[in-house]
Amino acid sequence: MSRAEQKERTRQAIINAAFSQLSAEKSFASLSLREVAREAGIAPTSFYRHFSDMDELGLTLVDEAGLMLRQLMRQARLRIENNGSVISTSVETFMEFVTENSNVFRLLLRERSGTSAAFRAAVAREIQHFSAELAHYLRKQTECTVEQAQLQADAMVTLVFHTGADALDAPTEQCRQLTRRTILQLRWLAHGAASYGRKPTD
Amino acid sequence: MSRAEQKERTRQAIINAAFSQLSAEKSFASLSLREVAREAGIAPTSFYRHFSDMDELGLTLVDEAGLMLRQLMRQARLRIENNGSVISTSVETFMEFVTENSNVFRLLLRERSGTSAAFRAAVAREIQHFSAELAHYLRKQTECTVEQAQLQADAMVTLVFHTGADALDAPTEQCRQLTRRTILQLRWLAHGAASYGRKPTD
DNA sequence: TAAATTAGCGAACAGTTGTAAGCTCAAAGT
DNA sequence: ACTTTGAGCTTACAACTGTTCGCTAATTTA
Repeated sequence: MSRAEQKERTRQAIINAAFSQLSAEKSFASLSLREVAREAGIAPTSFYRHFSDMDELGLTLVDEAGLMLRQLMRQARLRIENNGSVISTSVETFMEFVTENSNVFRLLLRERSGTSAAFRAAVAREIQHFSAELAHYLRKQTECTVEQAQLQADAMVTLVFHTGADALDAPTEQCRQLTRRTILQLRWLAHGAASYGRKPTD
Repeated sequence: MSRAEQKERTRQAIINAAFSQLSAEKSFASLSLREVAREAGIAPTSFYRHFSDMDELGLTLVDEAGLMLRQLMRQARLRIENNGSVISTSVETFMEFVTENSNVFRLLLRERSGTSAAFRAAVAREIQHFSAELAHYLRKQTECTVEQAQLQADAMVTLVFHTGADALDAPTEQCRQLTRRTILQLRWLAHGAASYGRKPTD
């Protein structure tokens, strides 16, 4: 096994160790370099051969999480083309992601409002990708300005994202209810956005 | 000065010390008992005369934050009665709260998805109060079922709450833009919720 | 083949943490 | 007036943290 290959291998071991230690009770901020190194099977000092900081590791984790989020979008797009309803498939796909990769989602959720400005910015970027793509989709389906589409998409993403947060603590049955409720909320939003401009009743 | 009076005084000193140490860079989880005690002007061990745990202190902080939130609601209600527009006054009042008591808001925001189930539950309760009250208000203005009003209120609170999170990192000008955008989002939501049932176009 | 590079290790250090034990001394209770 | 209570203190300890230094041993390069 080549040297670079081996290095990459333990690098991944560190990343995996960090991800596996994240949980409902343990945030990234509460991970210690030594604990991570222990689980990765290396000496504490060897950590520095791969990351200069825990922060650098953290940003790497956020990047990986963002990658998963983008894969999720691709999956959702496929489902939409085979199924039809944009809103319900999007929400359902997202909720599946949350329950299946809860620790990854927790990372994004927490660092979104965490103590590191760099982390917050990194997560915000990932979410904006998500939102921009949804806005593009909305634009094709509805006739509206770019700003309107983006604004609507932002609201939808916010709603879905933070309902996902509630789903983390909820049992599966309540989780399904959350999904149904969110779908209805998004439908209201879409309906309102479409008709609010056209007929200024208010 | 009576003894009980003095005790209450240092208890408040502890609480104030904790609040004052919270910031964009420091979450409650990263506070240490010793640091808090130092700022409160007492020995580390004296802390235990008032709280058995840092957790107990934390729950107290969340309660106080919830109190402020309720005062906020009362203030918003007054403004609405003198002004009229429920949505814009609510959003504006909330955004003022966020910028003026940013550390209090940050506490709620972070512990909402923090590592302690008790904290999460406590914050969720406070937010539910908020949402229930708004639902009551909506019910009086619009004719709709209790469930619909609650669902709409939940969506609104989620949107406002997490736009407040964005406002924390935004300069004042961008903050005003966020406010305008949120108001529009809520109007769409209200409009959609009102008309979605009545005319099943979708 | 000889030299250079480097992932990983062990030992050690200075700093911080939460918390236990026991003391003082002023207020409250009798 | 005497006793009890309890807030606050000092001292102490064991556990952990991040990080520096110098070494080994294996791979890569020349």
